[in-house]
Amino acid sequence: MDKIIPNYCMVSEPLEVLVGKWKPIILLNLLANSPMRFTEIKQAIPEITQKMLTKQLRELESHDIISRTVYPEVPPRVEYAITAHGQTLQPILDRMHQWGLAHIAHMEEKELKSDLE
Amino acid sequence: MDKIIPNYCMVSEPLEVLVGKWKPIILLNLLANSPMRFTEIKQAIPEITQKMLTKQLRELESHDIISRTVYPEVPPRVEYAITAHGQTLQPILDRMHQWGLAHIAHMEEKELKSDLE
DNA sequence: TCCAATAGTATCTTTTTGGATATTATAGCA
DNA sequence: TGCTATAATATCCAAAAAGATACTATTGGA
Repeated sequence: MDKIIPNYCMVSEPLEVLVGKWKPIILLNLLANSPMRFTEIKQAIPEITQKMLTKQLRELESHDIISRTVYPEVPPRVEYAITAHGQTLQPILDRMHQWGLAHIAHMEEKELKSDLE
Repeated sequence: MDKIIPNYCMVSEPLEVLVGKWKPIILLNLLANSPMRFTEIKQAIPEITQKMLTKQLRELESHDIISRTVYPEVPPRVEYAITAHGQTLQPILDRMHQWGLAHIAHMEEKELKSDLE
């Protein structure tokens, strides 16, 4: 593949979509299990506050990564699901996960070596 | 590939390495052209402040993505280069760039469609 | 003696993120 | 009447990231 020219680089786009303390974990939940209700996601990620969850969901929605469906019932039901466009993130997330594992191993090995000196 | 289990997910690792307003652009410069002196990088990214550049470089260095070599001269000369480990980020960055392009196209198309309604 | 060049620090302020807590609308039900 | 459940908002506050600006050490040369 051609080298990415620094001045015409779209790497920042996926970063914008993925950055936020909770977005990757929300996404991975929805990729593994769509649709999910608000409360289900909240239960899957107990440490997140309601405000943060709402905010992150709205941001993901604005990038067309997830969809939001409101059922006009009482009490309200709202379901979130990964969109077709959101699914295209899967290979990137997989690669990132792989690299993450390799990175951890690399840093541990380095640590070990520097301890021996 | 197996699905990433949300609770054992290393996606946050590359994000930690890449996040920072200037890191991707610094990295892409060094991937395209290593080594570079501090001032060269500064010139390639004129909007960055000296403080920010130093900080981001130190962070990348701490993850063993780039190396820093000081030449004991006056005036000082410091060269930054991508490491072998840093090179392993290239395929991820390429994919992210590709996805970024597709994402922009997707959002534009969506915009267009919603304008017609 | 004083200046230029390089790669930084130090300090302070602003902006962006994240978080804690309280409040809301609604219909059915005891 | 007052309570429950759901998916939110509204306020206020704290912490982290980013940015502006000024300062520093060094030494060869004018």
